[in-house]
Amino acid sequence: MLVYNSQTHRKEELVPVEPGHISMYVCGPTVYDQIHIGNGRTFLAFDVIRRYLIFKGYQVRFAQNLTDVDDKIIQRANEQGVSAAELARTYSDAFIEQMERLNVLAPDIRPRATQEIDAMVSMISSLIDQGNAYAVPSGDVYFSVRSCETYGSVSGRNVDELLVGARIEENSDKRDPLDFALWKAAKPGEPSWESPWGLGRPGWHTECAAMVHRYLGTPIDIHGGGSDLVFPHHENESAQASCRWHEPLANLWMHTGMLRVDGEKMSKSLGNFHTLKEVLDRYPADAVRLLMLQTHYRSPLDFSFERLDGCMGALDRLRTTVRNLRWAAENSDGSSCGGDGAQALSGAIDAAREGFVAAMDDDFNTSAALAAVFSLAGQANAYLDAAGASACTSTLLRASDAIVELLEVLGLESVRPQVDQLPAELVDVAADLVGYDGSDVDGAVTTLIEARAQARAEKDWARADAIRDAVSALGLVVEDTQAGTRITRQEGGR
RNA sequence: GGCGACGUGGCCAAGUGGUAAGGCAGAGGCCUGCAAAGCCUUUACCCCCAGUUCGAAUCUGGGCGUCGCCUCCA
Repeated sequence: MLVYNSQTHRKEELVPVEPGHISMYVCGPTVYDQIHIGNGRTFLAFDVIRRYLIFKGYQVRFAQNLTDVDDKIIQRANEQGVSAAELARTYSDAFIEQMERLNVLAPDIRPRATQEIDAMVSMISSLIDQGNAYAVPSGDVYFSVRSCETYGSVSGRNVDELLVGARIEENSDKRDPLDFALWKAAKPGEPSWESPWGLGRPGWHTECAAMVHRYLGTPIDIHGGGSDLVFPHHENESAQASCRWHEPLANLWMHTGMLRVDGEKMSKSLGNFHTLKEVLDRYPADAVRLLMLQTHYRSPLDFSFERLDGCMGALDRLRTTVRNLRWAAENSDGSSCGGDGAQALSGAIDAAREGFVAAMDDDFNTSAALAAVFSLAGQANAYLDAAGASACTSTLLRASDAIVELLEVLGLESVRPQVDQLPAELVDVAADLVGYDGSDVDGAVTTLIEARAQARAEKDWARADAIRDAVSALGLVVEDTQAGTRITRQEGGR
C-alpha cells in the first residue's frame, strides 16, 4: 500500500521496519483546555489509519503522549487558582472522554510527559556529552541546531534561510537564534524536577522524542500529527533523535490538513473554534466522523454545522438501506437468486469491497472508499426495488453485511442494526385500539399489524390511520412494504 | 520575503493523460388509500491564457485567486 510521506513529498510503499508490525506515534494534545474539532480531526484521521492497518492484518503498536506540563498549563492554572497538575488532570480526563465519545480507539501506550522526565534528562545529558546541546548558567539547556547536519530535512527548510526570519529574543543565553530549549529552568512556584542543571522542566520537542524512543524504539514506521507541527516541532524532535541515536526518528511522516471555519484555519489563537465536546453534545460521533472522512486527510477541511446536518441524512439513508435489505431478506420468498438482478448485485458487492480496499491502499483515500460503500447501497436499493418480494435472500444479506462491515473499518458503527426493543407502551395502545388482552410487546405488535391490515383491506382508512398515528406517537415508524407492514424505531443517531 | 498546498456542478468532494465517482440540496415523474421508504429522469465549457500530445481536469510555462508554515498551535 502507498502512503504519502510529507518529508519526501511522495507516496511511498509502506515497508515496516519489522514485517507485519507497524509502530505509530501521533503527537497528543497539551492539556490546558477542551480540545477543539481541529485537534479532533487529526486524531480521527490517525484512528482510521490505524484501524485500516489493523484491518490489513498488521500488528499495530500505537503511542500518543499527553503533554501535561507546559507554559500554557502553568499560565492557565495560575489564572484559575489551581495547581498545574490539577488542571492537567482535569483536561487530560476531558480529552480521553471526548476521544471515547468520538469512538477513537485508545492508544496502546499513553505516556504523560511528567512521568517520563528521567528519559528526557538522560537524552539531554547524552546530547550535551556529544556536543549537540549546551547548558547555560540560568539552568536552561539548548539544542545546537548548527551541530545537526540533518536539521531541516523533515520540513524541507534551509538553516541559513531560517536565520533570516528567526525571532531575536531578548535576554536569551542562546548561542544561536535558531537553537531551541531542551530544558527550561524553573521560575519560583513553577512545577519542576531535579536535573543535572538544577530544577526545571523539559521543552515540548524533547518530550516527544524521548517518549517515542522509550516506547517504540527508533526508527518508528509512522510519525504523525497536524501539518502545523511540521515546523518546528517535528523538525526539532527529529534533530534530537537523529543526533542522539544516529538513526531517523521515523521512516514516514504523515501530516493532516488543517480544519477551517469560513476558509480560515481553526485555532485557539484565532478564537474561531468549536470544542469537540460542544459538537459531540449536538451531533452523534458517526456524523462527525463521516464529515471528516468525506475529505482526504491531507486536504484542508471546511467545517460547518450545515455539512454535519447533511451527514446525518446520509447516515440515516445508509441505516434505512441496511434495515430494508434485512427486512426483505427475512420476509420475502427469496426465490430469484439466479436472476440477472441478483447476479449484478452480487458482482457489485465484490466490486465495492475491492474498490474500498483499493481506495484505502492508496494513501487512505477515505472519500473514495466511502463512495464505494454508498454506491453499493444505491445498487442494493435499486435491486430491491426491482426484485420486490422475490429478491434473493442470501444476496440481500451479503450486501447488507458488506455495507456494515466496510463502514466499521472506518469506525462508523451506528449503521449496524440494533435489536429493536420496542416500548412496552405498545401493549396499552393495542389494548385501547384493538382490544389486545395479552401483556407482551411482540403480541401487541402482531395484533396491531393484523388489525391495520384488516382495516386497510376493508378500506377503513380512518381506523388504519388511527392505529398508525397512535404507534407513531410513541416515536415509532409504521411502514407498509411489499413484504408486509412493519413497526420499527425512528432512525436518527444512537 | 522564503517554503508548501490548493482552485472540479447550488454546497461538499474523489479523480495525475483517453472525453467527469460519491454525498447533501433542487426540479420533474413512478410507486402508495394517504404516508414512509425506495426507484427513475435531470443540472459541469474541471479559475484564465498559452504550450506539449492523436488526445489533458490530469503534464509544462505564465496569470489571477485562496489557504498553510516560517512564532505557541492538531
